Formats: sequence, C-alpha cells, structure tokens
Amino acid sequence: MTLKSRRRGPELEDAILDAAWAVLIEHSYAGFTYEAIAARAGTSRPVLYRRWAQREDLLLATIRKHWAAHPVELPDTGNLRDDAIGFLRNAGAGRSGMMTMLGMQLAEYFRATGTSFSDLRQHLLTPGQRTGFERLLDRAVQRGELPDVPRPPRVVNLPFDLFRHEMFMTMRPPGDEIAIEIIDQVWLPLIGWPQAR
Amino acid sequence: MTLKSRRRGPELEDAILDAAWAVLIEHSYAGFTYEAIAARAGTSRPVLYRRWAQREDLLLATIRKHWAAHPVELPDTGNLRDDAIGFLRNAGAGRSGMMTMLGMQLAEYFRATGTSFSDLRQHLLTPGQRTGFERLLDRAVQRGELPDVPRPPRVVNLPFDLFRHEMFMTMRPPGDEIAIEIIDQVWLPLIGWPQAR
DNA sequence: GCCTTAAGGTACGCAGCCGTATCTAATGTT
DNA sequence: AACATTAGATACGGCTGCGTACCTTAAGGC
Repeated sequence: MTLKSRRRGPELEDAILDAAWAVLIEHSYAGFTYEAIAARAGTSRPVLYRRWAQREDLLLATIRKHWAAHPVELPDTGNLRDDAIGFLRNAGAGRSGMMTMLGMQLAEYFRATGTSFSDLRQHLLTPGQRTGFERLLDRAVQRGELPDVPRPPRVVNLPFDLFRHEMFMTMRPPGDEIAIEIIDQVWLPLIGWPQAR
Repeated sequence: MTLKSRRRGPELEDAILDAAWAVLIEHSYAGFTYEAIAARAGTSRPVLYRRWAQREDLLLATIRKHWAAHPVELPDTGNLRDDAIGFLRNAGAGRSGMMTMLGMQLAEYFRATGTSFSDLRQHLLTPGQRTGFERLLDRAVQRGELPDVPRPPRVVNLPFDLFRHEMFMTMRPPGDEIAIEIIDQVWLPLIGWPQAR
C-alpha cells in the first residue's frame, strides 16, 4: 500500500494514538503491542519507537489523550435523588465507564510500574476540581434540600466508589437498579436527605 | 538434576499446584506459563499438559486449592465496632487480602473467559454460608446492641465492598485508618448503632 | 530548487512460550 | 519378577513480539 500522502508530526502522532486507543479497547493491555499498534495505524514500529521508547510511555500518552475528552455529564433535575441516580447512570455509560473497566485491565501495567489505579486517576484529574457528588451536594444545599454542614469526603463520594466497585466485580456497567439501590439504601439515608426512608 | 525419588499422582500434583501458586503470586497471571510453572515445580511441560489441557484449568485448580485454606478470621470482642474493624483488618492481612489483589491481576483471565471476579467468587464460596458482616450483626443483635430488624444485604456487606474497592484502587491492603473511617463514618451511622455519632 | 528531516519499509537476530512427539527409566501393582 | 503406567527429559517447528539497523523517498523549510 503506497499512499501518496505521507503523514507527519502531530497529524501522524494523533493517528497513532487513536490506533493505540482502539487496540487497547479491543485487545486490552496484553494486546497493546508496538506490533499491533503500528499495523493498526498503518505505519511501522520504528516510527513508534522514535516517539515512545517504552510501552508505558505510549500507554500514558494514549490514555491522556482520550481521558479529558469525555467527562461524566452532571444532570440537573432540581432534585438530589434524581441527580444522583442520573449521574451514576452517566458514569456507567459512554467512555467514562469503559475507562473504569479499562483500569481493571491495566493491573499488569500497575504491577510493572509499581503504581495503581488511584495514582493514574490522580495523575489525570484536574487538581482542585470538585467531584461530581460534591457538586451535586452543593446544589442541593443551595436549593435548601440539605443543611450546609461539613461532610466527610468518604461519605460524599461513596456512591461513585460503590459503583466503581460494582464495575470491578462484574466487568460491566451496572444497571439502573444497582444505582438506585446505592442511592436509596445507602447514600440518601446517610447524608440525612429529608425525603429518604 | 537427577533425583532418586520420582514423584507421582497426588504428591506430584500438589507440588505442581504449589509451584503454580508461587508463580502466580510472584509473576502475576501474565507470567503464569506452563514453562515457568514446570520449571518451578522441577518437572516438564508435558507432565502439566497431561493434567490440564488449558491454562485456565490449571489456574482454577491452583486457586481452588489455595482459597478455602485461609478464611478470614472473625474477631469476637463483645462490641460491634471493634469486631467490624478487626474483621476488616484481618481481611487485608494474610492470604485473603492477597487473594483479592490477585483478583485484580486476573482481569486478563476474566476477559479471556468472559467471566468476572464476581463469578469466580461465587464459584469458590460455600453456598448459603453467611458472610462475615452478617454474622457480626447476628451477634450484635443477640447481645442486644441492635434491634432485630431486616437490613438490605447491600448495607450489611457495605464495609467489605468499600474495603475491597480500596484494595482495587491502591493495590495494597488499606491501613487501619481506612477501616476505621469506613466503619465509623459510614457503616455504624447507617445501621443505627446507638453509640455512633 | 536544494537540503534537511523524518516517515515508511524491510530485515535481522533474539527471546519466550506454545503444543506435541518420542524415548527412558523409575515406580507401584500383580 | 514381569508388567503397565507415567514422570521426566529432550527436541521439534511454529508463532509472536522485541529492539535495532539500514535504506528509500516523501515532505517541508529555506
């Protein structure tokens, strides 16, 4: 296949990272090889080696490119319960949920680098930004649904942790009934939402 | 290395499964190869192939052998809070905690077989047996610490889920402060333990 | 239009692991 | 003591991916 046009610089790099992402999604980290990625990108291994000397570098670049692009959408229904359930639903759908399950596949990478999913997450998150559930609570307080008292981060972000745990355990995005269970049985009672129970 | 005695049958099988376990612990599932295991057991690949045609079979046999042997110990302090914290502490220590983190490494296996950690867990658990936290609650009710009301399984087993989530995220057993946080900030308030808050 | 840069292609040797075949010799059984 | 079994050793061809070296040719800067 002799293409007339030859890609260069950023254009080529983008194409490679897209191909790498596709390979990662389809074949997991075990199949994330220079060989497969180069083939998928329609280029050759030396081109990849010139840019990323280590597989780990390539992985990081790949993830970094595809992470920020797809934040979880925050619903605004005017009601804390519906906001929370909707938020979990969004978290499971789309690329965000895939990202989480992909994290599980990266166990081998974490092992090799001595890092963890938590580290990767820290590395990718915008520092200082409020989490989804923190913002949901802010709004609920503004609406007067809840008193403005301090709450431990562990409690605030509990639903997301449980949701992620569920994804780790089952390797698929949990259904709505799980989200509802988490919110109704655990979270709302815990933060003392007046209409709970 | 020509050994005088030649192992056979169950003795050999045990030795192989022990070697397989060691390899699994040290090199994770990616390094879990017939080659490495045979070498470690001081035997040859054909011997393994005669018993387990598939790598997955060998993995299951290996895990099955080393799972039941080490249940998490249930403390009995006479106090629900101390019981719960102690139980989480035990869950993180020893082979049980390792098992959980090993589960993370098996992502590739789950992918290949279309199963999940949850499936594996189901497969290994004694059916019908009450979970650790269910038993802790039973005893607390007997002591009169708590009313005998039904509680959703999700709430009852919440601490373990959060603890496991923590292990998944950080790839190491959480410290006591995490266990205490989970019990004090989340669980005890949720089940209405009188001395909480 | 010349010249530097880098993409694209090919090839090399190396390593690890696969699955199987074959032979031997130790072991436990009868 | 003869025998069936099977562990253990070795070897085979094959495959995939590694990392590098090399050459060519297209692209972009000047």
